[in-house]
Amino acid sequence: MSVRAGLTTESIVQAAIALIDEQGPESLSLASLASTFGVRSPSLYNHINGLDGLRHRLVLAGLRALSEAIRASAVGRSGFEALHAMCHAYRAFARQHPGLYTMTLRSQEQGDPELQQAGRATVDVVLATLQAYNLPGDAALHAVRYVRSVLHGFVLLEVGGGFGLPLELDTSFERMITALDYGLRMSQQPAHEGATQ
Amino acid sequence: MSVRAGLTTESIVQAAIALIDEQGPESLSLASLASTFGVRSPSLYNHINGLDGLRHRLVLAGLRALSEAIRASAVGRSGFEALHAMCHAYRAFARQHPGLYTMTLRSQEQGDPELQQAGRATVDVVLATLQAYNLPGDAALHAVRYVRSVLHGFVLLEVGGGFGLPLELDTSFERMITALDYGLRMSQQPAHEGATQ
DNA sequence: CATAATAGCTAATAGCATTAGTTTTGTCAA
DNA sequence: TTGACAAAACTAATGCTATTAGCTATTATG
Repeated sequence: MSVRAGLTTESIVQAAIALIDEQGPESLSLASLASTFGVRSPSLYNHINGLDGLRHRLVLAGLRALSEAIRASAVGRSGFEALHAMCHAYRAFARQHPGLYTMTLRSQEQGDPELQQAGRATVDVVLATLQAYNLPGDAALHAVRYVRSVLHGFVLLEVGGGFGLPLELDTSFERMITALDYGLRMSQQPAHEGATQ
Repeated sequence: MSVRAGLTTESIVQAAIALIDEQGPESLSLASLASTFGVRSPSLYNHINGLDGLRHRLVLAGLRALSEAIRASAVGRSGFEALHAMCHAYRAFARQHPGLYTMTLRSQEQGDPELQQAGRATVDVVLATLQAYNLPGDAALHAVRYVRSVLHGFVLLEVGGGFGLPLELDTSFERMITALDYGLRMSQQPAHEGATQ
């Protein structure tokens, strides 16, 4: 008692990230969070806007950290090398922050402009990474969806234990990147029957 | 009062599926579920083993329904045609049951043998669908992971509103299947530098 | 040093899951 | 037809959660 605990919005967010990465997003509660600071849960309301406000901050922090991580991985590279580095950075982020990653990409919020901007930033990084593939028109945007789908799916299945088979994950991932590269180079070609519809 | 409500395990599970598909998995509660039956929440315990027991049943029901849906889509087809049909069936299931799909594939449980079997059944369906690609050895298993990643990622991003761009989703999906097909046919070839590690 | 802002507190409310124990209802055999 | 039993649904109670209101004490600022 007596001396103040020294809470800040930032310290609470950081503690929450640590908690969800260790115990999963479901076990995030103001009660458990407060106890790690040796504080009563209503005290947290001086710094965050309830549990929903905290979740919102976590989503934003996760989106920004992810897009920053993949941006950093691609600087100075291009083509397959850039794609390869970005994929590994993406996966590394999800493994390092399983709870944060899951919670971030699960978010369904649409209206918030900060979130929209953070999401667009991620798309832009992927778009820049794919520049060397010279994708015409909308093909580049479709390709971004393709890349995001592949990475998101793999990473979620890995982190969530969805891959049951006793088979090397690193190998699967590496092959997937190779296949991804093939698919992207195919999109450079003029057409493929059925590809426009 | 007076006359019995006629609850059964099955009717509760069905109502829960309807509820999570409409309102999302987070809003599943015994209280709201009970109220749709005009019943008090402790009454549900006569049929299900609490909220966790209900969730477990939902996961199992989701896994089975999904694997059944994609199995049905592939009968009588092979090669690209089978892959194409399976992908569409997968996406259709997720769109029809967004809450159930999300909850099912989010599950982290490992120990349960029923779940393991249901998961393996899904893998087997995909494996069978890919038969015509003649993938050698482990390549088939890696390919299953690839296919599942692509579908899981796309479908989750679509259902979760993760695709922000105003761009036709059907087109993106169709192109993705085409790219997937390319990647799988590539794996038939002997090797690609870096592909084995 | 006095005052204002604010961090953290206690108390109280409401909603949730869960358990224990009770009443009611439907069924089945005598 | 009736009596007994099993099961369905109930009430009451407990303990967890988030949240709000209002208080106290600490810190910074004039």
